[in-house]
Amino acid sequence: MDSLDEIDKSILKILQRDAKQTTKDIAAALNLTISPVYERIRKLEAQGFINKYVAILDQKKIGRPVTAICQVSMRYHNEAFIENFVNEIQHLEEVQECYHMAGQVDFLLKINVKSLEEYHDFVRYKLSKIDNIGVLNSTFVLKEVKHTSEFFF
Amino acid sequence: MDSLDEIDKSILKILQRDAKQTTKDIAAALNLTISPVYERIRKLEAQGFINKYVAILDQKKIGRPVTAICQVSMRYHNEAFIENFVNEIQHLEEVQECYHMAGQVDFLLKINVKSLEEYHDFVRYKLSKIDNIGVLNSTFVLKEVKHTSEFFF
DNA sequence: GCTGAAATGTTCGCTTA
DNA sequence: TAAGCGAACATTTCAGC
Repeated sequence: MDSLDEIDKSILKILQRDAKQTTKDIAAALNLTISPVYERIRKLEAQGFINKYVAILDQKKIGRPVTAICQVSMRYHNEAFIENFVNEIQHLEEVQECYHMAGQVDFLLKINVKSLEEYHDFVRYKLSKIDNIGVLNSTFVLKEVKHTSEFFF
Repeated sequence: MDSLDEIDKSILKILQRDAKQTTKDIAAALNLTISPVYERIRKLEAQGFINKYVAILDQKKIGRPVTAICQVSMRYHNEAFIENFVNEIQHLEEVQECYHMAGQVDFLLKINVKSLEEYHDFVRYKLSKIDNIGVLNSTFVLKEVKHTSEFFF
């Protein structure tokens, strides 16, 4: 009930590459009829293997070409400050990814903005306003070499 | 022909949150009929604003709980080595993201695997086999605080 | 940008192995 | 328990206004 067989894996492989494949298409690819594929997909959704379906936009076309990586260290490492930081980050729409890390740096953030100026404003008026931030180190992406949301099977 | 009005932006906002919203749903949300919404979506796809539609899977449920950040510096910075590295990375399915960075570190990679042992194997038998790698520094994600593919408007 | 109708896809109860 | 069939319903797609 909670583990995936080869057919489930094949379905997930297809859907994480292209969610617009119809049940019919997938059934054809797997030599099955529509019903079992339909039921498996519903099950994978219900059990939480599939979280959601999204449209992936083109960063450059929509005018947000600047990506920065920002490494943040906290001044004091107590629970309340950490929780506060985590909360604040959720509301900052410029932040696409944020990870609590092992090692010297506490958090690694991936930030997407229109321009370097906007990044400056983001750091100055939003990020550095969060309480208890110690060191804050920004580097910029020159080129996105690879970016996928696919997991391999 | 290449710029977005407010309606386009609203459509993109909806679709990057939930690609399963039907044309009908979106039309209702925007107080429009189906046709204009339908035509705009097709146009946004054709013009490349929307790259693709994908299913987002649950990292933990599918048994791939370990995420590592690996920072790579090249030994020599000539074009051929860089291009080789970029090429090799495309084929490594454990690598979800790879950025060519400004600054001391040349590349930042996000890697997703089943276990620390698998990460070890990845570094030893795949990553460090690539020619001309100098420094290689790994840190691990303790907690994914935020991860979205949405761009804000 | 709207209307409406044909084509396509989804959903689900029932049947079969 | 998992797969298949088929009918009812929903959505997509597109020509014509």
